[in-house]
Amino acid sequence: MREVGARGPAISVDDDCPVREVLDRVGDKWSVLIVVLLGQRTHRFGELHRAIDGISQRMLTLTLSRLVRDGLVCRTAHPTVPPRVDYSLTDLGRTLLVPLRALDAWAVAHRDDIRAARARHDAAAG
Amino acid sequence: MREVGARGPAISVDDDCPVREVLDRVGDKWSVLIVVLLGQRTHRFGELHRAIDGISQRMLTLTLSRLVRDGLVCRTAHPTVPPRVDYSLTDLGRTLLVPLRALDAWAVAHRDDIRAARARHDAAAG
DNA sequence: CCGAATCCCAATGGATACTG
DNA sequence: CAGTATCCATTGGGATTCGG
Repeated sequence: MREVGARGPAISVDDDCPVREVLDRVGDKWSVLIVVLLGQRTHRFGELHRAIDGISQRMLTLTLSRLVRDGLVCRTAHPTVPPRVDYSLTDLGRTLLVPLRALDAWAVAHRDDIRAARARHDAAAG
Repeated sequence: MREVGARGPAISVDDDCPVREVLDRVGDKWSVLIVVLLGQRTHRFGELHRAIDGISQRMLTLTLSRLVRDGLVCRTAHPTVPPRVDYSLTDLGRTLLVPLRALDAWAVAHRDDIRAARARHDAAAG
């Protein structure tokens, strides 16, 4: 996060905030799932499509091309017929797995706390 | 992330995926900013409004109430006139700062890599 | 088999005006 | 000061169809 003074003159969120950039890339509906799957092994397009329940072909294509563009995922098209395209993590993509797993660990550790808080809140008010 | 077999029968993304839940809560446009600001110190509503450049009153209210509902943020209304409402992190919210900072560290460390990859990609194709 | 193109709907979020 | 309510533009993303 960009440095923010205690009574500083307002963060500019659009400007120059690294976390913002990461979340814009990885905070969407499918990117994390894909990165984690590719963290296990290389997958073909169709494998990913089958592995991720509920994703449309359009969103899989779109999300993959963004991840490739950002250098997190590597695309390898084999000039065969029928075509075969493999996706895997780049070195950069693999480094992202680390903080992603930290976030995951937090999620696993605290999901019950969140659910409890939510239940308490909803019971109190509505 | 829920366990995913190498050739397993498809992850159900909606079902029961902890990271999904976290990103659904914190992957929006403003939550992370607010959590980080409150990680520095307690803020009043208006302080947050001024501190976060570009946020609307509506989204600040909305995001705060979600964070309160999930037990990440604590709301304290003082019965004074004019009213004064303080927001701070709960213990749970403070634990979230840790993985958030890990993600931030990654973002800071690799934003140039991403930009370079993007530039390379855009130069090559369009 | 991979993926681009089009269409369409629902959700997100900004602007503004109003209330206790 | 701290919200709530209404309206509207933009975006995300699913379904489907077509192309290489």
